[in-house]
Amino acid sequence: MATARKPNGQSSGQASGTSSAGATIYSVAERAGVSIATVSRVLQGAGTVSTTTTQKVLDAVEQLNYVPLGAARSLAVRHHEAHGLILPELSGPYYAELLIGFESRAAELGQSVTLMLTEGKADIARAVRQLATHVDAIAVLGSAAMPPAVARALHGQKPVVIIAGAPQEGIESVRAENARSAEQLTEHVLAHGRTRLLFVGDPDGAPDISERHAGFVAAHRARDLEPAEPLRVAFREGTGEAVAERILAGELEADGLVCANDELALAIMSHLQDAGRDVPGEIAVVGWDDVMAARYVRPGLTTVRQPVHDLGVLAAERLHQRVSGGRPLLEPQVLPTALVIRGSCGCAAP
Amino acid sequence: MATARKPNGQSSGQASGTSSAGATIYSVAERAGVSIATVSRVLQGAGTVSTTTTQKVLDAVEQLNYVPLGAARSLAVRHHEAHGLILPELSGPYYAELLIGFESRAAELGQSVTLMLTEGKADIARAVRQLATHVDAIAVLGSAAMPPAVARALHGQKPVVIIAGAPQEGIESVRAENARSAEQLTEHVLAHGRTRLLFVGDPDGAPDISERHAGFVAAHRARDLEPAEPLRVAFREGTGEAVAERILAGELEADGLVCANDELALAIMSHLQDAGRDVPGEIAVVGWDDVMAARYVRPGLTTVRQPVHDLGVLAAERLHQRVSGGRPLLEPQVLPTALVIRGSCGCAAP
DNA sequence: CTGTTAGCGCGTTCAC
DNA sequence: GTGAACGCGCTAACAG
Repeated sequence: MATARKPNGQSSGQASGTSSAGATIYSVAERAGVSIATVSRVLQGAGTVSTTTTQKVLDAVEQLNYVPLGAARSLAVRHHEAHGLILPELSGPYYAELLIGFESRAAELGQSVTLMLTEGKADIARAVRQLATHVDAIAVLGSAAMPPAVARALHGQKPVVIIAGAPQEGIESVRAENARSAEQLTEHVLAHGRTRLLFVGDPDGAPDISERHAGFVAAHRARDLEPAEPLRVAFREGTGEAVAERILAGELEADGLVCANDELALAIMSHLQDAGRDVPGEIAVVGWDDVMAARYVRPGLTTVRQPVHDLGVLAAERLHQRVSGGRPLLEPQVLPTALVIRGSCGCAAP
Repeated sequence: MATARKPNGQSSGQASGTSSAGATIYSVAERAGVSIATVSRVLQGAGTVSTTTTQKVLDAVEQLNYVPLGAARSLAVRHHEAHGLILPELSGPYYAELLIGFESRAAELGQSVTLMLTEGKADIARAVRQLATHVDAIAVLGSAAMPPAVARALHGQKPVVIIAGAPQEGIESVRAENARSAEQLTEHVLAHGRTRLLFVGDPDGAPDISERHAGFVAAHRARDLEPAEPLRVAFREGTGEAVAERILAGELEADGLVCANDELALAIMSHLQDAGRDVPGEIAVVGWDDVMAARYVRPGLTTVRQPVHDLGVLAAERLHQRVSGGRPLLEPQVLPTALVIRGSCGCAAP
């Protein structure tokens, strides 16, 4: 009855009963007195195995503390059961929330997620190729994270979905609505009687920002107002302070600031307040993202909440669909956003 | 000269020159007119291959857009070149920062990272086993994330390191210093003349909190003061409000709050302020973690900054050491923390 | 219900 | 400098 084994090594003579560093399906089979096929069956839940045999196998697994080798399984089934997620960085709640959504949905679908952060990587293209090696499909946040060349290379090899990035060729993309919300937000500030609004953020920096700026412009046009040129600044904390300084110095004139994100808005607002300026009295400030701090500062920051979590969920879902043979969606998937009115725009709210 | 091939399928007749969905090392070899051994050599940079041959291979790789199958390589080399990271959740900057440190160091070491979030998972043990299948080693944040039973099972199979969690048996652990910093922080508030301090957080909730509470107690003892019983609350936003309400109602009496983390401190502080209380005039509030909001609120939140990023780096490093055959460290690795004094403790700072 | 056997794609000795 | 052949551990037909 002893089952024959092909592979090498640790046959019977392996020390005591419990624990063996590299237990394989062969050792388990031997221990249980069955064939590897049977072991595989009970572990995969496929086929039918008698209760007694099942128990014997389970016991052997337990005793040997058997951990299947994922690589071997992946090779046999011909897919990794893993999704790759490429994020530019991980600061602030935006990326984290997206990651949470992505991971949770992926897990539900039985896929593990391999994360890669591009920030700080010397050779991103190399890292992406390395990632592609271990996963079935890849989601990238913001096109900037993945050089178009790499994207093109991957595309066709593995399913790719771009999250909140510039659409490329026939690559799928999912994103949040920006233009219309930005228009509403701007109109809201305008409706408070403000007339000299400034858009703080670089429209050329990311498609998201570009759309928000477009909304900013549209709101002005609707009132026959001429929008000022955007204040093209990057997203670092220091820049917020710098903008505030320029306003305090009278270099910049405005009675309302529409910032491309909350970090920027928060930094500017607190700096202005420290200098004795009244927000929103003298100048209204609104942001984008609804980060935690937005509801703790006073006045509360009026902003726009994005369905970031759902964006992650959607990305994971699309990837899984594609891996399962689904066709790529031609149209970008767009999720709705929501205005969050607090006090910094001039409303009575705290 | 045509090389023979073992595996199936797509031999010569495969459509046009470029792109083939599932290029393998065989197709590349065939295309380059060499053996798979040679292809492997140039791709791994091992052995010596003539310049011309190397170029032929590289060209073939390029044309076929060849992406090696990680699973096959892993199976052959017998390791995944991936580290697992288990986090309870991903809210706030703490986990994100840790993840960044872990990922960046892992990447430097040529390891990809597979992330798993326990929150929301029905069967954590199952998820952990699944993860173990695809990685060489695992880091867990907080023992709560991984049932001791699972930890024990994994331990011995794969290297495991616990981050900021209760040490277990012979499992390695890395963490930040807590007790002494908490004592200093508490003493600082005490030095402001406060005498009725309250520790907000559940010492039994996590070893980190337990140590901070120990420091809180130690600071009192050093002044021959009797510390009040800790206010055992969980870490949700709602609880902060609840605590504030109890203080406002006079149910709780205190002139200083030492909170187990910033989220809690922030929520309490803003709620108190909204109700007209003077912070720190009537009551001082300090936190732990130094989240972004801590420097934007007024008064700025006095707190303790942890070397979270470095904790992640260290964990990744230890894992790699272990995978490379290094011995486990017996002593827990402890990284230093730093007090961040702002205004909420009673200091003049903004 | 269970065992045999043939790959999955790649790294890696050995010969040449 | 290069190729042939074997094995990594597991799944999936195919027999019985």
